[in-house]
Amino acid sequence: MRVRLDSEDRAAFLALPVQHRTVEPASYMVREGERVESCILLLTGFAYRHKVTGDGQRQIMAVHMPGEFLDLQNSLLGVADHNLQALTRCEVAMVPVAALRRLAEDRPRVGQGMWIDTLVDAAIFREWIVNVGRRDSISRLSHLLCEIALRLDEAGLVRNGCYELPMTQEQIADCTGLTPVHVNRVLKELGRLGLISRDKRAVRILEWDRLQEIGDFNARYLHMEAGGPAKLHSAL
Amino acid sequence: MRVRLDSEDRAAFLALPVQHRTVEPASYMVREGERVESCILLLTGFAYRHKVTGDGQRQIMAVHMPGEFLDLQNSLLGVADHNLQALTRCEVAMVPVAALRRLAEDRPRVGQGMWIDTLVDAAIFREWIVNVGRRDSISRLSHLLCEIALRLDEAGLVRNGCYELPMTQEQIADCTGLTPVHVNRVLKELGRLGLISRDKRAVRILEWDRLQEIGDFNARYLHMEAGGPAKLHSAL
DNA sequence: CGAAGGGTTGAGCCCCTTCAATCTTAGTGG
DNA sequence: CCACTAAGATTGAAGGGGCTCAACCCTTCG
Repeated sequence: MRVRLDSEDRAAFLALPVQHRTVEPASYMVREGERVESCILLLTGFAYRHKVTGDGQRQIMAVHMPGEFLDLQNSLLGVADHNLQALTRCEVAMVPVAALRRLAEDRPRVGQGMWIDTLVDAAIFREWIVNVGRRDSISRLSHLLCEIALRLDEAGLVRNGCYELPMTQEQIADCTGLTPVHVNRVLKELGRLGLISRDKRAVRILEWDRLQEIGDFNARYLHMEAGGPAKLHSAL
Repeated sequence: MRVRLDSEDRAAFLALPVQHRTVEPASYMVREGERVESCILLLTGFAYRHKVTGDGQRQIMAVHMPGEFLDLQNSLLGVADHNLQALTRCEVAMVPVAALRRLAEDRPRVGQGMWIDTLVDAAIFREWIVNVGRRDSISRLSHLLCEIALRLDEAGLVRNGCYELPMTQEQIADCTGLTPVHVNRVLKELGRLGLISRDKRAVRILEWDRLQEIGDFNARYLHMEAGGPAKLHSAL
């Protein structure tokens, strides 16, 4: 969570009745239209939120990584307005919404922490609107790669500017509002420009500053701790 | 607010120390990068959130109408990650963040109400990602017109399927990731198809069902009360 | 060894953009 | 009451970024 809790609050949080479960790749955790009764904490693995349009196109609205709280969104609103699907195999802890709600009432500090967590999610949604609405394909992809780099770094999953991005090019296309074919071309272009290199699903960022520049990337919207971005920056 | 409070909670909410103010059209309420110390309740008028990209393009991420709470987003996160600007002349009530935070802690029910309010905002952001990412121009505009119709209706600002949309075509373009020129053409096309008619900034929806269909619009993401959409639907 | 999923590449096309001009409307001052 | 102005709406023509369609290749896995 993106908020500091004192030990008592933390204890209350950890005392929540959780149910551990393993989720297979590509399986749905929540489907649009379902009533959601429990909330998911992602322990390991990746997941993503998406909607499908009337003519069958898919748009991914968020990618989630280990340590993140999923579905505070859907569960508090009652009926899910989008799908939540596993990208990789995931280990999750499920918490009944009622318990979470009670916790938020008994310990306002914890409630506020979760609130802020969802506000950061919202900030990321906003940036994605900008990304998809106003940037050309090379900027869009660069921006996505920058965001994922910083968030993975925060989760401790970046080594020497290199990280595992467990998405197919089709899924990357669905994040950026492009087609898989074009994602492929732009990814190659980023390689040709010497900004990144790829090996399978692994991405290495070769020129962090220029990638940020081309991606029109400013980390402010991620609302990370002060040390966050700088840390990666120095590692690159 | 989108949540029911009991009278005691409501009283506590109304007892907040507010400062009334009138804001001129086009003036900024919050600028990206600023530290935000107070939160804005929009009493009358329209406002919008937007960001400007590195090469000077603008993307609008939300439009707000009378009765909505602005800037729970920015104020709780400390530093604004986007701009908030008046679309028309606005009357607002400003509440110090500290007071709001205290209220949320003392009266968890109110805090949860505000939280849910921001979750609905987030749901709208998500839908905009889909709109801008995966729909063609005629669907995009239809979708926007549907959303605004329902939200304005909830605010009691729709009469006979007709409402005042206080945006220039350039601003509509910035909502949809299009150019003003193209917005103009598509708007005319919607008129030619007999779906809407326009007079100045006033929009009249002539064929609600078909507009929804073309816009691939499903009101679920607005998380309104059960009666909401049906009401407008029957009025059309 | 065969099948399947995903990555890569080429050719042609189209939706939307860009550029630029004209028109309309509202506001302003003489 | 009427030029004058400025902002916004409208229209046309031409161009391009990304899409579509259709191969082919590569890797993994049973």
